[in-house]
Amino acid sequence: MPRILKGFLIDADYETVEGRALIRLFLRGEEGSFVVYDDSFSPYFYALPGDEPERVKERILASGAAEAIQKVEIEEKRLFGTPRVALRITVSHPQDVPRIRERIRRVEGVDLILEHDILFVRRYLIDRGIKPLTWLRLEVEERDGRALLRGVEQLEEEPPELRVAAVDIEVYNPKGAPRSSKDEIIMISVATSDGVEKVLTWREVQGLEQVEVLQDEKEMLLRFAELIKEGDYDVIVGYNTDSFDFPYIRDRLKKLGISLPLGRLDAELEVSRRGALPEARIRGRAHVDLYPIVRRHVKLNSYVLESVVEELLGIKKEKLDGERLFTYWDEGGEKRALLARYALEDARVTLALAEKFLPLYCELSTIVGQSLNDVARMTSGQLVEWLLMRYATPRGELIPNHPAGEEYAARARATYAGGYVREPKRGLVEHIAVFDFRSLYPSIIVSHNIDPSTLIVGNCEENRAPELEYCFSLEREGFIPAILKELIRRRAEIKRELKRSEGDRRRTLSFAEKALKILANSFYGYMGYPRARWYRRECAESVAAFARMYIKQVMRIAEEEFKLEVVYGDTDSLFVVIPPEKRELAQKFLQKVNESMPGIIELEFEGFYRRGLFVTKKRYALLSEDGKMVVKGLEFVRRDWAPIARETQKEVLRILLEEADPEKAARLVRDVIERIRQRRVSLEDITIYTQLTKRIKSYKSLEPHVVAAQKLKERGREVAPGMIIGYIITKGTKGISQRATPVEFARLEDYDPEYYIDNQILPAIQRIFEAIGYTRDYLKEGITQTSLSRWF
DNA sequence: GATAGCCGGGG
DNA sequence: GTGTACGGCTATC
Repeated sequence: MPRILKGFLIDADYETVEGRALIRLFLRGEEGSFVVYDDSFSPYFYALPGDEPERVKERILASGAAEAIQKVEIEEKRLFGTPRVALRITVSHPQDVPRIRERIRRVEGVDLILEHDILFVRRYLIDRGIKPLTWLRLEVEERDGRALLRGVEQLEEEPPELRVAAVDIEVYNPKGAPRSSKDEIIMISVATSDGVEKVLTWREVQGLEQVEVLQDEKEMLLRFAELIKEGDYDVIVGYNTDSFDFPYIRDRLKKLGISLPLGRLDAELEVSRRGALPEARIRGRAHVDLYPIVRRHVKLNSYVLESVVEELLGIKKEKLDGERLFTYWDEGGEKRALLARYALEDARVTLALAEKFLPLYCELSTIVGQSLNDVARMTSGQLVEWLLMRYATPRGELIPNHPAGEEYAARARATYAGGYVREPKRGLVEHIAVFDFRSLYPSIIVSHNIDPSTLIVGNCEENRAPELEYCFSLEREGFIPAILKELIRRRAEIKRELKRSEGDRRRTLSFAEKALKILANSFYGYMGYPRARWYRRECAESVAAFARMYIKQVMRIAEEEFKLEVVYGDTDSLFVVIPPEKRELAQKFLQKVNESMPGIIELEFEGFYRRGLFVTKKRYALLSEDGKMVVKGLEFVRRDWAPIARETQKEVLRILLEEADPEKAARLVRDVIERIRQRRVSLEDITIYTQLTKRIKSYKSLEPHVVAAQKLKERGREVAPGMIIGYIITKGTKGISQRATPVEFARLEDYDPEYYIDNQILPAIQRIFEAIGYTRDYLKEGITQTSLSRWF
């Protein structure tokens, strides 16, 4: 008797039953999670015959490969748009593919093997058109105690709240770095979306209600798995859990001789390799490591959890000295309680980070059509590729192979010209209007139909890339432009719907919109990405060439037709001078430009700015109408600059932009220089922080922070890789490095004023002042030069 | 300046 | 598991 179930698809995998692969769909229902099985899907790949497909088919069936082959079918497909006859070879089990593929490769008349490396479950999701993190209506039949899938339908309903658990472990580390063969896990902290907060441990901890003390490490680990099972969590998140927490847990389990049913259907924790990095898999749930995700989305100097949460969530969190964590455990009492609180705080902030990034990755998972677990580990190029693969199959397009060996090496060596950057008018500029092209690169791909299948090399005129011998046929819409057009259309539709939505719906839509934007903007990079299946250097090169043509064309219209002064422009943006009384020119200019633009390419007005300071290409600062400073390329936010240098630079920019008073800015600099000389600064103002990335001995060249670390060690301090070393440069005749002193031992009277003036303050502001015609000597000494060129 | 080699996060 | 990262920085020529 068939039954109808409704479930939200979380994860999928397969198990082998009687030699056949059985797909398992893990779903969240309205009342808890459940599993549906599908036995109707078999692995397959393609062989391309040179000609005479019938005869090649016979040879394949006569070859030694025949035993594992279920069937060979002749299909009409396309490869890069060109019709090709392909032999679809169906086998019994995914693991048959590598073996059978190698046999068939050697069969006479087989030119190429395709689609031979597409993981079974991913292939299943593509071919069945099933999208993760959507509601499915499933028709199932009970067989051997399993719900077997007989029919499936995608539903358009609002997603449920996912159940999320954030996890963090603390380990004993008497030797600094923990050794998983010896050092026990001492705490496991968990914070979940349904409000559970726990610190599991196996020694007494005072004064923290969330603590649960177990008998030993083994009992603690088992309790952890029980907690996950009880809460039936869909997503397990952590920070660097792929590389640290779960591999460590795996090692301890091996040591203790137990297994840990962390997954659904009591699946064990598995740690495998994904490229050079490990990947921890918890079947039936999504395991999302937020560390690589944060790295992908935010540019920071450091990705230690403390700086990430401070930057992204505004939460100030204390970092315990990782090297000495074991002492907190050994000492007990207040110290151990502090460690437990630290552990819980880590789980809490990890959960908060998940709330920030998971919605985006859920949308990406649905759009790309692969599981959250997989999508969380994909780069933007891989996201684009899996999206293309999902579209290719129903369109009859064969999926090209990844490049191998020399092919890849040759692609990686190839370079081509990128965007056009106009040399800025250096110095201060009043009344700036900024325009930019909306999604220029995606628009070019669509408008010029840029695709491997439409590329014509040499001897062509129509739709030719500027300065290049490449044209793109307009006869048939290319595969990539067609998909990109669809993404752009959906994004525009969502943007319209966003305007009339609110609450949860609005939140979902805004993340879907963001996901589509990320994907659309990745297509250009994808075509030039050497590992791409649909790589075509000529296409990426042409997109960049068209972009240069358009931005130059717009600059020409501004200068020649509107007599506007163009002060800067980079790739897809344009900065012109428009005084307040002539603001209506902006709209006229926009209209004129857009009349001349083909397809969906469109210039947009970005905003008016009161003033700008242009230093060099890619280095400038703007002051918006509401008084906000926008700084590009100039920020010395790096911690390896002394705070006094960063602050002086910021203040100089502020004075120049807000008051347009270079003399005042110069006075400020001379003031700071004077203060440094007279030692009217604090130690904190002049402390430079650099991370010690390896052991002192492994450094060949002695950089200042390494010398400072050496001095720390000489005076009995523990020093280990990962520490942030704070140091100041003291007076003396030796090199700078030798004069680096740990801030812990430094006194204000020791520092070298000339170092801070010449190597910190002046470099940070020199370029800015040079842009307005001030020399270094003038700033430093106040030397008046009659010939001094001024800033107008 | 080019290129090879190393490193990240975690405790 | 139908598989095997990546981009940025430093060292060194």
